[in-house]
Amino acid sequence: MPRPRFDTLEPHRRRGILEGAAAAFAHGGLHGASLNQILSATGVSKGVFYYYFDDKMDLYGTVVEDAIRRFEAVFAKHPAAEDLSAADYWECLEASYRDLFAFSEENAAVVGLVKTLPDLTPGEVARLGVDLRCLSWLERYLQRGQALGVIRDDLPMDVLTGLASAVDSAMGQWLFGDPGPDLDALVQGASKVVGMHRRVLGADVRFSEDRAARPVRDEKGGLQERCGNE
Amino acid sequence: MPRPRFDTLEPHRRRGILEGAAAAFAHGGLHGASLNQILSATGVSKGVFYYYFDDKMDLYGTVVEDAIRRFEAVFAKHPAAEDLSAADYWECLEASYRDLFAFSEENAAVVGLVKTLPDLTPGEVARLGVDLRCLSWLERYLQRGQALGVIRDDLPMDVLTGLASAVDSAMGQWLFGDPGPDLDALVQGASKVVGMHRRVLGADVRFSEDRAARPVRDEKGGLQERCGNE
Amino acid sequence: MPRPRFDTLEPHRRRGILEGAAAAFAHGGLHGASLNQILSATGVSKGVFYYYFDDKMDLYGTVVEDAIRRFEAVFAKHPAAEDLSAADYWECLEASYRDLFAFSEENAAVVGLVKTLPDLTPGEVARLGVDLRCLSWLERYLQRGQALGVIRDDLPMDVLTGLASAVDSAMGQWLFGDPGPDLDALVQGASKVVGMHRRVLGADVRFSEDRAARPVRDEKGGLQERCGNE
Amino acid sequence: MPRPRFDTLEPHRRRGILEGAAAAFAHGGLHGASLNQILSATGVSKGVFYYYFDDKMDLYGTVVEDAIRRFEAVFAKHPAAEDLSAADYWECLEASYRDLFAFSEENAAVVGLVKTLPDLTPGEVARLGVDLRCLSWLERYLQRGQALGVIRDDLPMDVLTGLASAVDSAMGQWLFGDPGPDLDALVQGASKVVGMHRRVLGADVRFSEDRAARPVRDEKGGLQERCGNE
DNA sequence: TATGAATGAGATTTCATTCAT
DNA sequence: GATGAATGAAATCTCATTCAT
Repeated sequence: MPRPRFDTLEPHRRRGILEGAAAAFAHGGLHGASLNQILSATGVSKGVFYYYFDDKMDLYGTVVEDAIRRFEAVFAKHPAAEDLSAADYWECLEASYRDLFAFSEENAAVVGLVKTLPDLTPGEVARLGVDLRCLSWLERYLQRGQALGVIRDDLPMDVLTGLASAVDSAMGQWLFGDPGPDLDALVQGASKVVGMHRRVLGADVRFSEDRAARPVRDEKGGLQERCGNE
Repeated sequence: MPRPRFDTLEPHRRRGILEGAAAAFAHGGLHGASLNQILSATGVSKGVFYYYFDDKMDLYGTVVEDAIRRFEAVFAKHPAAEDLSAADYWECLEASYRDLFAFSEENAAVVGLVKTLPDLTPGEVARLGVDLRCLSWLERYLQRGQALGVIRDDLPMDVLTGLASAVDSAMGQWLFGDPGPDLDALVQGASKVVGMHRRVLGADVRFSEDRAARPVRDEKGGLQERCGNE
Repeated sequence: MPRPRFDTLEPHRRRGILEGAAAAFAHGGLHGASLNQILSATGVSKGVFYYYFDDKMDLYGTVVEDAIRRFEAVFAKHPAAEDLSAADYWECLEASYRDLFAFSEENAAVVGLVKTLPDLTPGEVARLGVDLRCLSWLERYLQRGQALGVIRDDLPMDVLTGLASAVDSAMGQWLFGDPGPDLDALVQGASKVVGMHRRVLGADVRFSEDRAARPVRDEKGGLQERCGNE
Repeated sequence: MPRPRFDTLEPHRRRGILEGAAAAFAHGGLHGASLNQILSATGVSKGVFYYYFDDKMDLYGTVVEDAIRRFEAVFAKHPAAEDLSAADYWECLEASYRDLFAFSEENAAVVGLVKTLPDLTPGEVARLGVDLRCLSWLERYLQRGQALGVIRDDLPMDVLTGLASAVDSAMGQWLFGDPGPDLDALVQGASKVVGMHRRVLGADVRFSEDRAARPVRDEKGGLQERCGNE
């Protein structure tokens, strides 16, 4: 969507525009950042902006596409989904998340940007011209997991990806607090997130009956009659 | 920030304003609806609006607060958190969700409104003056669950609520498709959502070792060495 | 096209807006006058403008429609086309033109505005939402003239109206010079213009053979062979 | 205001620029085409443009002047005005128009360009620096016609040329419809246009008294009293 | 000569908010 | 209490023109 000349722009400047814009869009999404704010953040003049891009939307799409490409580059270093086995499935996923978290730490703007995607209206998505099933790697992982019998297959795939994303988001807000995690925290975070994925998406989740073993600190009988809709 | 004399308004008019505004805000959030659109939708004149509200933000906060109150009213019919026991915990939660879903079906605008809350910037949230840990009932349920040993206690409470909300949202997008669910779907939906909650939040989740029992359709050895970050 | 509230605006203000805008549009048409110029000319603030009109285009259309109505009002005082006879046809047309010229003198902006209409692109005309066969009175006169045998019928009607307008325009630029004509000039101008119309549109035009009677000051023979495309 | 070194440019390139620009200006005039559109249409870079031209206006003026020269070249093949006689005056004019129409058919852009001239504001015309009494050949013809007693001399020359142009324009819109005329149409068109010129400009126009001969379909007496301004 | 990136004033439009009545 | 006309800052986008290379 951007004018072809943007691609041939001096790489340093190109990166600067993409990152400044990503940072600007990260808070408030497409409509949250005004063009003037973006231009200030990137140090680009108005005329130059419209020399390289059709539109504010065009810039947004370009920045999103770049973010997706960078996300996917993280996973290129890991085994492809079709090379996973049941035995190492969760372990490999955890390794992927470790890298993902390391990447996210260094690219907060990119992460923030991607989180603004759901705010788009369907019409805006259509005009965006970017394949937003962006994290298709996740889908491939899940499909492979289903084939291996590791991932549940009683829910549609888009529900599975939605759940995975939701869990990532909720966990991420916890893991990536203000001070930013150190390496240890990343390692543990990946472990926790994948543990959560396994709970949500795993085919082998069971509920043990050891609840009674734990002492219940507050015990009132006669309550269960009131349950349900009276 | 709170509204001055809006509470003493004739109840019917008050409701009309709140619901019209909720519907207007439901698509696009605080910034998605212009004040003029809202006023048209509610049949309120501009002067009257500024007589009752400080601000567009003030209206939004008022509408959000009302929505939260109505959500919580659904739970008032159910056992209070402190009356739950370990035995009926999940069952009662399921009953609550059934009502919640029924309410949501009839109050799409309210649901839509609440979904726009995450779009607010931190600054806007601060100006909102509403306690957005809105679903405090959920927190009370979870605290009670921890006391009963039913809910995991290895994560901070706000992570637990964040996870619960994330799961609800992901499941909701699936369950509440275009045609809208009938009663049966509501009952099954509540069951599925609570099942998911139990997976995510339950203290008694175990991973069975029966993976090997399922035939793995694609088995390649020697892969685990490539796992991790080489 | 304009918001209904414009019609109920205080007449003096309404007129002021229409005339200021007409004056602004008179030089350069729709695109020649910037909105800021118009607002300065009318003393209207930007916000108020968009309170009364959808668009710059909307204002233009409104002004044009008003101009047309005022033009047609001039002709309302004269016999309707169907009441004309062959005997008084040209005389009545001349009377109409006298009034038209008097009106034009006092409403230069309106005349200037109407002259900008042909600059519109077809797409703009479509969006204008105004019936631009505005001077339909002219068409009615011409049709009546054909029925009476006074107006030639060997050309399509739109060619006839086009010719009439073109002649009016060319004559107008002559008659309405900078000082502005007095009453006598109006009377004579109407006579001249109608004489020109009769030449162009009349059914009874003949070329006399009295040319030879006038002394030709420069006589060279043998030229007619060179005529045509050799 | 004139162009500095454009004249010494390689002829082929020169022609390309002039024709591309003429085509671009033909729709919408000076302001209808943005400089970028013109440059795309001509394949000229921005820097080169400002090397050869002072201004957008300078380009427009250059293109207009070229168009006028090409128009006049058509008439160079015909007898000069001072070689005309009363006997062949109209015939020669008709021959000229035949060529003119043939030229116009092949050079639609030039014709379109010339038609945009009246859209210029007086200030723009002043800055244009081109003698827009462009069709001076027409003036010479008319002056010669007056000397021969063929053209009326009761109107100033600029009115005569204005009338001639207006008639040409009105007739042209009729004659040059979408499919474009074939040779026959050109011949007949020239005859019609010159006939119209003779009506408008001829010194020998008379109105015959044969109106009564044609049956008047609607005869109402007593109307002439209402004529005029009561 | 030639390029095309860069500029910034100015265009149209939106919208929260104020205020006279 | 209630109305809606009025405001103007700020948003997105256009375009003639300049200038370093």
